[in-house]
Amino acid sequence: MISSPPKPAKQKLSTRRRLIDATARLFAEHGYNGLTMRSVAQEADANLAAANYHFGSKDALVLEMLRERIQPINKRRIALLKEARLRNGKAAPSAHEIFHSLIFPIGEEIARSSKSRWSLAQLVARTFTEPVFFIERMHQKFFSQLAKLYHRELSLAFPNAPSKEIHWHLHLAVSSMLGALAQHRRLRDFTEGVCSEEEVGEMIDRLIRFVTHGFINGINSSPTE
Amino acid sequence: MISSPPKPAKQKLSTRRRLIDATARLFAEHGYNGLTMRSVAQEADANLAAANYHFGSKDALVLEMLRERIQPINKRRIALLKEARLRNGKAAPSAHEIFHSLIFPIGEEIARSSKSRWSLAQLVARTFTEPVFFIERMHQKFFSQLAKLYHRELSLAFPNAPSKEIHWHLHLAVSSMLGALAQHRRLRDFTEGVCSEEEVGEMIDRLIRFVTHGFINGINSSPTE
DNA sequence: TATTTTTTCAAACAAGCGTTTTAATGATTG
DNA sequence: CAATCATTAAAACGCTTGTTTGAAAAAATA
Repeated sequence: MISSPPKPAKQKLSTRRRLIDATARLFAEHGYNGLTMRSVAQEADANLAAANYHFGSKDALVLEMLRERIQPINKRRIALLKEARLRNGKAAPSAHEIFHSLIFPIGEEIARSSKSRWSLAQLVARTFTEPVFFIERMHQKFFSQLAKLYHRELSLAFPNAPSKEIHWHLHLAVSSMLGALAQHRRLRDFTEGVCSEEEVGEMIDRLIRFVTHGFINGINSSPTE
Repeated sequence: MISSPPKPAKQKLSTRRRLIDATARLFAEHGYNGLTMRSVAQEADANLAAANYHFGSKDALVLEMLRERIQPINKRRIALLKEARLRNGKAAPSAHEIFHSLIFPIGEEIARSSKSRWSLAQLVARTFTEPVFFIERMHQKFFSQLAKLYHRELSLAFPNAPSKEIHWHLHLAVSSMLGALAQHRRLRDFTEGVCSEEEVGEMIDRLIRFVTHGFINGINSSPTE
């Protein structure tokens, strides 16, 4: 009996929307176990029972939030990859283009969410480190096919590289991306105030270049089958 | 969780030691909020009150465990850096040597802990992503000076690079290292079984090369002041 | 050996958790 | 208007959490 008709509120956002947004913020900041239904209710300015009424359970609430946040990013990734293919005609997209399609959409979403911009970066990174089993499960469902897609694409770009090497270095590239997203909020402290967290574009561009070069040189300096 | 208590019935380790080791395993697997005093007591085959008796509180227990695990790694890092300096005489150590000194000690510790080898990798990575404030605080205390040390060393190796660029790419390198450590347990799934998690040395070597190349090319392809 | 100190143990504590219940409110429709 | 439905609200449920207690056991000291 979970009926959820989305109601467009003029002044105030719907309770359902406020709950999901609050969940995203608190999940990014405190993780699954640190997120409580009471904190969500308070952050969303809603009653404690509201989340259970609209979503059924804490797990379902978090899953719905993750699905809503992650799916558009993945769709954009695939779209950018297709654009790169068309742009190159018969030639395969370059490593830089491939990793651009992987990483850039996150920067776009971060730039879009004006409020607490970097919350999304932490959120994405946290979906990879959260130990709760159902998040791992959902995560694998979302990203296993994406991993296959990128492995195929990189195999075309590096036809002489052994498949295993592509697997290895794609894994390192993805891990680096996640690490950079997770650690970004510490950039200012880590660099003694020299680097600022605010420049979204700078961060994403540097990250794309970093993993692209790490990948290319890693592939080239490895046993060529 | 299938409990498999490592219990050499002959000579039992001290309760204090068993508690710390159990805390390390559970913290790595479930994070701070997912770690409970009762799970620690059970894993350590000790009474519930034992941890509070020996350490005072859950926070103090976790802090002591982290200090014990992380400090030797950092000491080894500094030692390897000194070795590299001596080896090169007047010339500065190479980027590869510098990042080797940063990453290799973790591989050593992982190889040393024969039981559940990769638990330590997760543990190290988790100290960077745990949102609990006192862990962040401790973490900053441990690593802020280390960051300064490596920034100085890299400035000598790349005398023409702007300080800000070194900050940026050192941050990316460290983040990549942490991401790779955190994600390593998913290597087999991510690569559809092609790559195995067991080869510690392989993983560390690839990671060192990856971040070294990412760093060098990032520095070189950035504005040279 | 007797005595003191350290460590273990079972039980209980208050507080916080996700969830459920029951009633009141608001909105929509006949 | 009355009636039906969706939503909100306050209170309570059973359970788990970190921590404390007081007595038993073990170890150390004399």
